[in-house]
Amino acid sequence: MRRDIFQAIADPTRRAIIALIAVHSMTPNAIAENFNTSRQSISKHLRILSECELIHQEQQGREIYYSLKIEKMKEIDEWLEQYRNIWENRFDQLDDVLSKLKKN
Amino acid sequence: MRRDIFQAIADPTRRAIIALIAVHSMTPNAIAENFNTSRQSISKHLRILSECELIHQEQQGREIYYSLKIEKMKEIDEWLEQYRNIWENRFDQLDDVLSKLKKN
DNA sequence: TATTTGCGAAACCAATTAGTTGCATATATA
DNA sequence: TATATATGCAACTAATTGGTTTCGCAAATA
Repeated sequence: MRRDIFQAIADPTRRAIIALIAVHSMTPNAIAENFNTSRQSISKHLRILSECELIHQEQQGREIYYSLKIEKMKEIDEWLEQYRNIWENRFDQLDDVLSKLKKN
Repeated sequence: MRRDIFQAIADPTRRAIIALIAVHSMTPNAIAENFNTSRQSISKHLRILSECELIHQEQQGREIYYSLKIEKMKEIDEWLEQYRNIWENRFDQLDDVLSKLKKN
Protein backbone atom coordinates (compact mmCIF):
# COMPACT_ATOMS: atom_id res chain seq x y z
CA MET A 1 0.00 0.00 0.00
CA ARG A 2 1.46 3.29 -1.11
CA ARG A 3 1.15 5.69 1.79
CA ASP A 4 2.97 8.95 1.47
CA ILE A 5 2.09 12.57 1.87
CA PHE A 6 1.49 13.06 -1.86
CA GLN A 7 -1.12 10.36 -1.88
CA ALA A 8 -2.57 11.80 1.33
CA ILE A 9 -3.20 15.22 -0.19
CA ALA A 10 -4.47 13.81 -3.49
CA ASP A 11 -7.97 13.46 -2.13
CA PRO A 12 -9.98 16.70 -1.91
CA THR A 13 -11.81 15.59 1.23
CA ARG A 14 -8.48 14.97 2.94
CA ARG A 15 -7.21 18.39 1.88
CA ALA A 16 -10.36 19.88 3.39
CA ILE A 17 -9.82 17.92 6.61
CA ILE A 18 -6.25 19.20 6.74
CA ALA A 19 -7.48 22.76 6.32
CA LEU A 20 -10.04 22.28 9.09
CA ILE A 21 -7.74 20.82 11.71
CA ALA A 22 -4.90 23.18 10.84
CA VAL A 23 -6.84 25.88 12.66
CA HIS A 24 -7.61 23.85 15.77
CA SER A 25 -7.92 20.20 16.72
CA MET A 26 -11.28 18.55 16.12
CA THR A 27 -13.08 15.29 16.81
CA PRO A 28 -14.12 12.99 13.93
CA ASN A 29 -17.77 13.86 14.50
CA ALA A 30 -17.12 17.58 14.38
CA ILE A 31 -15.08 17.13 11.20
CA ALA A 32 -17.75 14.98 9.57
CA GLU A 33 -20.36 17.69 10.14
CA ASN A 34 -18.56 19.73 7.50
CA PHE A 35 -19.07 17.15 4.77
CA ASN A 36 -21.98 15.25 3.29
CA THR A 37 -20.39 11.94 3.97
CA SER A 38 -20.55 9.49 6.85
CA ARG A 39 -18.54 9.72 10.03
CA GLN A 40 -16.98 6.38 9.14
CA SER A 41 -15.61 7.61 5.84
CA ILE A 42 -14.04 10.56 7.66
CA SER A 43 -12.56 8.06 10.12
CA LYS A 44 -10.99 6.22 7.21
CA HIS A 45 -9.49 9.43 5.88
CA LEU A 46 -8.16 10.21 9.34
CA ARG A 47 -6.57 6.79 9.44
CA ILE A 48 -4.81 7.41 6.14
CA LEU A 49 -3.63 10.81 7.33
CA SER A 50 -2.44 9.14 10.52
CA GLU A 51 -0.50 6.49 8.62
CA CYS A 52 1.20 9.30 6.72
CA GLU A 53 2.03 10.92 10.05
CA LEU A 54 0.27 14.05 8.93
CA ILE A 55 -1.97 14.26 11.96
CA HIS A 56 -1.76 13.79 15.68
CA GLN A 57 -4.47 12.46 17.97
CA GLU A 58 -5.20 13.15 21.58
CA GLN A 59 -7.74 11.15 23.52
CA GLN A 60 -9.92 13.11 25.89
CA GLY A 61 -12.41 10.88 27.59
CA ARG A 62 -14.34 9.17 24.84
CA GLU A 63 -13.47 11.87 22.35
CA ILE A 64 -10.39 11.96 20.16
CA TYR A 65 -9.04 15.29 19.04
CA TYR A 66 -7.15 15.33 15.76
CA SER A 67 -4.69 18.05 14.86
CA LEU A 68 -2.35 18.72 11.97
CA LYS A 69 1.35 17.93 12.23
CA ILE A 70 2.43 21.03 10.41
CA GLU A 71 6.07 19.92 10.18
CA LYS A 72 5.04 17.12 7.86
CA MET A 73 3.67 19.64 5.40
CA LYS A 74 7.21 20.92 5.01
CA GLU A 75 8.00 17.75 3.09
CA ILE A 76 5.90 19.02 0.22
CA ASP A 77 7.66 22.33 0.44
CA GLU A 78 11.02 20.61 0.28
CA TRP A 79 9.95 18.66 -2.79
CA LEU A 80 8.70 21.85 -4.40
CA GLU A 81 11.99 23.59 -3.67
CA GLN A 82 13.73 22.23 -6.78
CA TYR A 83 10.94 23.55 -9.00
CA ARG A 84 10.75 26.85 -7.19
CA ASN A 85 14.37 27.33 -8.18
CA ILE A 86 13.42 26.74 -11.78
CA TRP A 87 10.52 29.16 -11.95
CA GLU A 88 12.37 31.83 -10.05
CA ASN A 89 15.48 31.55 -12.18
CA ARG A 90 13.77 30.87 -15.49
CA PHE A 91 15.56 33.68 -17.29
CA ASP A 92 18.87 33.12 -15.57
CA GLN A 93 18.70 29.48 -16.59
CA LEU A 94 17.88 30.43 -20.16
CA ASP A 95 20.99 32.59 -20.22
CA ASP A 96 22.89 29.66 -18.78
CA VAL A 97 21.72 27.29 -21.48
CA LEU A 98 22.52 29.79 -24.20
CA SER A 99 26.05 30.39 -22.94
CA LYS A 100 26.65 26.68 -22.67
CA LEU A 101 25.41 26.19 -26.23
CA LYS A 102 27.87 28.81 -27.42
CA LYS A 103 30.75 26.98 -25.74
CA ASN A 104 29.98 23.68 -27.53
CA MET B 1 -12.89 11.73 -13.35
CA ARG B 2 -10.92 13.76 -10.83
CA ARG B 3 -8.08 15.42 -12.63
CA ASP B 4 -6.17 18.02 -10.74
CA ILE B 5 -2.56 18.72 -9.98
CA PHE B 6 -2.71 17.01 -6.57
CA GLN B 7 -3.88 13.80 -8.15
CA ALA B 8 -1.23 14.23 -10.85
CA ILE B 9 1.66 14.35 -8.38
CA ALA B 10 0.27 11.55 -6.21
CA ASP B 11 1.88 8.91 -8.40
CA PRO B 12 5.65 8.42 -7.89
CA THR B 13 6.22 7.60 -11.56
CA ARG B 14 4.56 10.86 -12.55
CA ARG B 15 6.68 12.79 -10.05
CA ALA B 16 9.74 11.18 -11.61
CA ILE B 17 8.55 12.11 -15.10
CA ILE B 18 8.05 15.69 -13.91
CA ALA B 19 11.59 15.73 -12.53
CA LEU B 20 12.97 14.37 -15.79
CA ILE B 21 11.28 16.78 -18.16
CA ALA B 22 11.82 19.75 -15.86
CA VAL B 23 15.45 19.71 -16.98
CA HIS B 24 14.77 19.44 -20.71
CA SER B 25 11.96 18.24 -22.95
CA MET B 26 11.93 14.54 -23.79
CA THR B 27 10.09 12.07 -26.00
CA PRO B 28 7.92 9.31 -24.49
CA ASN B 29 10.44 6.68 -25.53
CA ALA B 30 13.32 8.54 -23.91
CA ILE B 31 11.30 8.98 -20.74
CA ALA B 32 10.29 5.31 -20.67
CA GLU B 33 13.93 4.25 -20.82
CA ASN B 34 14.26 5.54 -17.26
CA PHE B 35 11.64 3.20 -15.84
CA ASN B 36 10.96 -0.52 -15.89
CA THR B 37 7.58 -0.07 -17.40
CA SER B 38 6.23 0.02 -20.92
CA ARG B 39 6.23 3.04 -23.19
CA GLN B 40 2.46 2.81 -23.28
CA SER B 41 2.11 3.18 -19.54
CA ILE B 42 4.35 6.26 -19.71
CA SER B 43 2.10 7.54 -22.46
CA LYS B 44 -0.87 7.16 -20.15
CA HIS B 45 0.91 9.10 -17.42
CA LEU B 46 1.77 11.80 -19.95
CA ARG B 47 -1.89 12.00 -20.92
CA ILE B 48 -2.89 12.52 -17.30
CA LEU B 49 -0.20 15.17 -16.85
CA SER B 50 -1.46 16.77 -20.07
CA GLU B 51 -5.05 16.81 -18.87
CA CYS B 52 -3.85 18.59 -15.72
CA GLU B 53 -2.05 21.10 -17.95
CA LEU B 54 1.18 20.26 -16.21
CA ILE B 55 3.07 19.51 -19.39
CA HIS B 56 3.41 20.89 -22.89
CA GLN B 57 4.01 18.92 -26.07
CA GLU B 58 5.75 19.84 -29.26
CA GLN B 59 5.63 17.65 -32.33
CA GLN B 60 8.87 17.33 -34.27
CA GLY B 61 8.41 15.00 -37.17
CA ARG B 62 7.15 11.76 -35.74
CA GLU B 63 8.58 12.54 -32.33
CA ILE B 64 6.77 14.44 -29.60
CA TYR B 65 8.77 16.38 -27.05
CA TYR B 66 7.20 16.82 -23.65
CA SER B 67 8.22 19.57 -21.28
CA LEU B 68 7.07 20.77 -17.87
CA LYS B 69 4.80 23.77 -17.54
CA ILE B 70 6.56 25.13 -14.53
CA GLU B 71 3.90 27.80 -13.88
CA LYS B 72 1.43 25.07 -13.05
CA MET B 73 3.66 23.89 -10.24
CA LYS B 74 3.07 27.24 -8.59
CA GLU B 75 -0.48 26.11 -7.83
CA ILE B 76 0.90 23.68 -5.27
CA ASP B 77 3.03 26.45 -3.85
CA GLU B 78 -0.02 28.68 -3.54
CA TRP B 79 -1.94 25.94 -1.76
CA LEU B 80 1.00 25.40 0.58
CA GLU B 81 1.18 29.10 1.33
CA GLN B 82 -1.51 29.00 4.03
CA TYR B 83 0.36 26.24 5.85
CA ARG B 84 3.71 27.89 5.40
CA ASN B 85 2.25 30.82 7.28
CA ILE B 86 1.31 28.49 10.10
CA TRP B 87 4.67 26.79 10.48
CA GLU B 88 6.58 30.03 10.17
CA ASN B 89 4.42 31.85 12.69
CA ARG B 90 3.79 28.97 15.01
CA PHE B 91 4.95 30.84 18.07
CA ASP B 92 3.41 34.15 17.03
CA GLN B 93 0.11 32.34 16.55
CA LEU B 94 0.41 30.73 19.92
CA ASP B 95 0.86 34.16 21.44
CA ASP B 96 -2.18 35.29 19.48
CA VAL B 97 -4.33 32.49 20.75
CA LEU B 98 -3.24 33.09 24.31
CA SER B 99 -4.00 36.81 24.17
CA LYS B 100 -7.42 36.11 22.64
CA LEU B 101 -8.14 33.62 25.39
CA LYS B 102 -7.35 36.25 27.99
CA LYS B 103 -9.79 38.69 26.41
CA ASN B 104 -12.74 36.26 26.56
C1' DT C 1 7.09 1.44 -52.57
C1' DA C 2 7.87 -1.56 -48.54
C1' DT C 3 9.52 -1.51 -43.93
C1' DT C 4 10.70 0.39 -39.64
C1' DT C 5 9.96 3.61 -36.00
C1' DG C 6 7.41 6.73 -32.68
C1' DC C 7 3.38 7.41 -31.00
C1' DG C 8 -1.68 7.43 -29.14
C1' DA C 9 -5.85 4.85 -28.27
C1' DA C 10 -8.74 0.98 -27.14
C1' DA C 11 -9.72 -3.22 -24.67
C1' DC C 12 -8.77 -5.71 -20.96
C1' DC C 13 -7.15 -6.92 -16.00
C1' DA C 14 -5.70 -6.87 -11.11
C1' DA C 15 -5.16 -3.89 -7.32
C1' DT C 16 -6.57 0.02 -4.86
C1' DT C 17 -9.75 3.50 -3.47
C1' DA C 18 -13.57 5.87 -1.27
C1' DG C 19 -17.58 4.99 0.16
C1' DT C 20 -21.27 2.12 2.56
C1' DT C 21 -23.52 -0.76 6.42
C1' DG C 22 -23.07 -3.22 10.51
C1' DC C 23 -20.77 -4.31 14.19
C1' DA C 24 -17.79 -3.99 19.03
C1' DT C 25 -15.88 -1.23 22.69
C1' DA C 26 -15.20 2.35 25.92
C1' DT C 27 -16.83 6.41 28.19
C1' DA C 28 -20.41 9.45 29.73
C1' DT C 29 -24.98 10.12 31.62
C1' DA C 30 -29.77 9.09 33.31
C1' DT D 1 -27.10 -0.35 36.29
C1' DA D 2 -29.22 0.72 31.76
C1' DT D 3 -28.82 3.74 27.97
C1' DA D 4 -26.77 7.02 24.95
C1' DT D 5 -22.68 8.71 22.72
C1' DA D 6 -17.98 8.75 20.43
C1' DT D 7 -15.23 6.10 18.10
C1' DG D 8 -12.59 2.40 15.42
C1' DC D 9 -12.76 -1.66 12.64
C1' DA D 10 -14.30 -5.31 9.39
C1' DA D 11 -16.85 -6.75 5.39
C1' DC D 12 -18.71 -5.46 1.27
C1' DT D 13 -19.28 -2.67 -3.20
C1' DA D 14 -18.70 0.35 -7.19
C1' DA D 15 -15.51 3.22 -9.34
C1' DT D 16 -10.87 4.36 -10.41
C1' DT D 17 -6.12 3.33 -11.11
C1' DG D 18 -1.86 1.72 -13.22
C1' DG D 19 -0.48 -1.60 -15.87
C1' DT D 20 -0.63 -4.83 -20.00
C1' DT D 21 -1.34 -6.33 -24.95
C1' DT D 22 -2.90 -5.24 -29.36
C1' DC D 23 -3.89 -2.25 -32.84
C1' DG D 24 -3.77 1.75 -36.31
C1' DC D 25 -1.63 5.78 -38.16
C1' DA D 26 1.83 8.93 -39.64
C1' DA D 27 6.62 9.95 -40.45
C1' DA D 28 11.20 8.37 -41.53
C1' DT D 29 14.10 5.32 -44.06
C1' DA D 30 15.70 1.44 -47.07
